[in-house]
Amino acid sequence: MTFSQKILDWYALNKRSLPWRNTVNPYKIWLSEIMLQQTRVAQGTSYYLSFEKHFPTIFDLANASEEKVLKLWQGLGYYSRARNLHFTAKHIVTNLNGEFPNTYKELVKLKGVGDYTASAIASISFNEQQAVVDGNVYRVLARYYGVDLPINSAEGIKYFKTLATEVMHSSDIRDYNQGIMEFGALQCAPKNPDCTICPLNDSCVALQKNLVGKLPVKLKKIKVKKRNFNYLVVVDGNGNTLLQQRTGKGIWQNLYQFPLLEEEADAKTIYDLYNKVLPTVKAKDIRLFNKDAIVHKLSHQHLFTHFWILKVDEVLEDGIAFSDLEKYPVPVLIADFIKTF
DNA sequence: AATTCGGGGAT
DNA sequence: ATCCCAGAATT
Repeated sequence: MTFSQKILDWYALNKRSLPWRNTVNPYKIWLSEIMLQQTRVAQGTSYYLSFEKHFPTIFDLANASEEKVLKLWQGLGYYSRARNLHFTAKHIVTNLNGEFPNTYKELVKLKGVGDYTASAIASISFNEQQAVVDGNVYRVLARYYGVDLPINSAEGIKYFKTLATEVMHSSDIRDYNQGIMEFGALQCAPKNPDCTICPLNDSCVALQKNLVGKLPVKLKKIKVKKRNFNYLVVVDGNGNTLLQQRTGKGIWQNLYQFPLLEEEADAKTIYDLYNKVLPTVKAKDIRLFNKDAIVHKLSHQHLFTHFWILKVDEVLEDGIAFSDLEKYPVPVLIADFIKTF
């Protein structure tokens, strides 16, 4: 039996019941694929259901505000996915008459859609012969065929896409693609897979050569930068506070946060500097909310964070009631603070 | 070609 | 701590 047939047979027996598996609607498939980029099924599922409910069609998504889209995306991370999702919905409604592109070639032109996602939508929604290559597929192919090319090198990316295309099933591409990913997620797991019950264990190169723990090969680990965040939590005469939207480059684009001073600082320094971000506000009292820094860990940055409670007498024009903060899309770091404050 | 985008779960 | 997740865009 061929590799692809074994994958298909395994999938038929082991596939999970997931919300986006009840449809081939390209809008729904697109939604699920964007959400699941670099995201586990367990984390993404509730967000998928939420978006499906709030935006049943691409028109609903296109007509929504970015703020609402980001709010529903809050906590899922990689927020450019949400901004691009919204941009592409508007693009399809405005420029493509609301009709979703139906070929790999056209799909890959969409913002936020790369080789993987275009292949997934083309194969699942339109039955086009396109092999998906995600993290699961890299692992399954690297092990089964004993390939030690780094999966994140230009040569590796090209090689694995070619290999995936060569070994894909010639029919049932829809189930085959989902099957090889499911197989990678459940059976050919990153760590300590149970190869004794694997249907491919009679022909897996990595298993025969005892390389299961060594493959796939991935180049270099990332370097983590440390940053010091000092958030100014203003409390004005009405008990309201201030938020600012993050603009420009960097993390959390277009999300909201308290006014931020990014530097090492003690109470005196903060007191001296607060008017840099709040020039119109006179501070009456300032106190440190958390003595030990809250360390918020992102993949490339560790944020050592202090929250400063800044009391002022005046009533701020753009003050926001604390009970209204939940309306704004904020990073998890801010949401966690609001919860405990 | 290398870096940068989040957050969480498993080990 | 480290790894990695149904990757893509930017530098």
